Amino acid sequence: MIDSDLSLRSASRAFQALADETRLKIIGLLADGELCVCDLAGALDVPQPLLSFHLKTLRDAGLARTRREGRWVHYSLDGDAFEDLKHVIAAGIESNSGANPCKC
Amino acid sequence: MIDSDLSLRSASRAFQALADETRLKIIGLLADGELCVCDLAGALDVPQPLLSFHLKTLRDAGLARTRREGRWVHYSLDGDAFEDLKHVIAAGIESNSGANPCKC
DNA sequence: TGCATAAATCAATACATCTATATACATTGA
DNA sequence: TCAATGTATATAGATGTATTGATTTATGCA
Repeated sequence: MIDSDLSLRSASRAFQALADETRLKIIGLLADGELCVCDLAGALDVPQPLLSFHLKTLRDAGLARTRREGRWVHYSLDGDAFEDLKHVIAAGIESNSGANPCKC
Repeated sequence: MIDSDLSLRSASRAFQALADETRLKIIGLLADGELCVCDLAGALDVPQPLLSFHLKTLRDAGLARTRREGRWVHYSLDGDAFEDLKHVIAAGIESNSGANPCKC
C-alpha cells in the first residue's frame, strides 16, 4: 500500500526517472558499483551533455548520488530510494486476484 | 542486471506508466483486488474519461488487465509485469557501493 | 599563468504527455 | 427499438521532456 501524498509524489518522480532506456542502462552499469561520468560516457555512446542531463535527472529523483574526486565526478545508486520503490512494486506482485463486490 | 533491449523498452514503458500520482493511486486500489471502473471513479475523484485514459495507459504498459462483465469492466493488476520490474529495482538496492577503478 | 580535460549549464527545437470537453460505443432493461 | 447507464475514444491547448550544439565552470598540470 502507498502511504502518504509525499511518498506518492517522490515515487512518481522516481518512476519518471526510470522511464527512459538510457537511464535504465545507466542504472545497470551503476549496479556493479560507482562509476565516473567519463566511464559512463565511454560505455553508453551518448553525447556528454546529454549524459549529464540524464545523470542530473537520476540525481534529482533521488536515485543517484555524486562524489567528486579531483576533476572526476563519480555516480552511484542510492539503495534507500530503490527500497522505497520496491514497496510499490511489491503491492502489484502480491495483488489479490480475487474480485471485490462491485458497488455500482 | 537488465538483459535485452526488448525488456529495456518494456520496462521503460512500464515505469512511464507508474510515473503519475493518479496511476499510483490506482495501483494501490487494485492491489487489494480487481475493481470495476465505477468503483475506481468513486474512490479517486477524477473525471471518468480521464480515469479511462489512465487505465488505458496502465493496460498498454502491460501492468493491468481487463475483464468485461455485463456493462462493467473490471481492472486488475498483472503480477508478472511487476515481477519483471522488481529485477530492475533489485539491481538498485543490491548495488555495489564500492568504487570501480576509473578508466579515464 | 596558460592550457587541457572533465563535467555541467544554457538556448533552441522537436516531440510526448496531461487534462478537459465533447462525443461515440456497448450493454441492459423497458 | 428506445432510453439509461457504464466505459472508451477523439481532439485540442497547455505543459513537460529529450536532444543537440555551443558555452561555461572546475580541476590538474606544465
